[in-house]
Amino acid sequence: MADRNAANVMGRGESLLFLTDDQLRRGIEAMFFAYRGFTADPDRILQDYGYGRAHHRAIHFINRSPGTTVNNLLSILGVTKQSLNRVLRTLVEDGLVDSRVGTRDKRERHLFLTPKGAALERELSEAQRSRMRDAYRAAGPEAVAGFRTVLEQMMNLEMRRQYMDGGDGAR
Amino acid sequence: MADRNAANVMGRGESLLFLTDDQLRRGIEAMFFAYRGFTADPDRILQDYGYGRAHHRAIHFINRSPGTTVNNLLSILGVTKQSLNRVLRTLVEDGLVDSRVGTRDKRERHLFLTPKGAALERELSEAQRSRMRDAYRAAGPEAVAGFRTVLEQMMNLEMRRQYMDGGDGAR
DNA sequence: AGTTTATGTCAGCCTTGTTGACTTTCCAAG
DNA sequence: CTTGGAAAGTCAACAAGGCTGACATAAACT
Repeated sequence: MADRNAANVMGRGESLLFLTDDQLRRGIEAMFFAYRGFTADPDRILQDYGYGRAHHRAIHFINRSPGTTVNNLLSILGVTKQSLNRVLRTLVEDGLVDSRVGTRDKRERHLFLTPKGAALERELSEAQRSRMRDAYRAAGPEAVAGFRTVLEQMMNLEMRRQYMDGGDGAR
Repeated sequence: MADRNAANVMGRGESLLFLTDDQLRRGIEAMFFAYRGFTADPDRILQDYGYGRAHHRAIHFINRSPGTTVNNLLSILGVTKQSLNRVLRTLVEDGLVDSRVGTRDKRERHLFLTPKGAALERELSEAQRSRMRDAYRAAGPEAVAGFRTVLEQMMNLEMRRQYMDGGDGAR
């Protein structure tokens, strides 16, 4: 019974794919190393500026959604406002992020990257894109399509979880 | 020129795949959320034991390579011996890890999981496998094959980097 | 005998997460 | 117009888990 520990993963009835626990274990390990590699370049760049990953995350999501509020960011990142505030404060002080009082609701702060902030964002994301392109190139286009599909699924599972049991955003 | 920012990823001449910077950005984001989801279940479990991710990593790699030495673990994990030692000490004290003096080289300590440690390892990895199976099931077998290919590539790129510029393992 | 290696340990620092308590601002319902 | 509560910010204190530097010990190597 070599299939004692097999995970039966099947598509829409078309075909079958058996993955043993050991194959899954290698996938788990690959995730660990891949993610580490994935953050390595930005980490090095950030060090020159005296920033950490927390700053990177804030910069990334402000770039993605310019004008987002602090509360928005809070629920996306899943950290406490105290943690985020510490990071945001330094970014504003250093002139990378612009925090504008809301016009409709003046309690809210809308966050934007300054040109300086946008420049750092480009530097960081270009490093990650470059690494991702390298992996994509080596794997080939079909593998890339599958990779993106699975990753989207993993992301969706996570977003659902976040929404279900902790979207309070104001701990 | 919609392709101004396109990354041309091509296979072995078979087909072409253009990925814009925006598509790559979504991939980057998916990595972030996927990894977070990926560590969420273990993190919850570990909390009950008073452990963190560092303990999980040690347990994982000791399980993968029973009898591995401290130095081995150090170079795999890429942390300082002080950091690893703190974690290892508690695991040994709590009876999850067995540290045996080497027979050939008595300076070395060979690390093994005790039954108790192996039990926790199973609990942790089962949570991760389960989540991975969910994503695989939702994505379908063809996507899974591609996913594994790309992830292996990303891992390989990382292992190569680690070997090149910092495999000193004794900071 | 002297050096290098493997490991462990002490002390102290940094980042980034946490909780709890408190204030200020200000929208909106009563 | 007052007041409740949401949004934002601040202070203090703490923990995990990274880091550096210094030092100790035993074993192995030369």
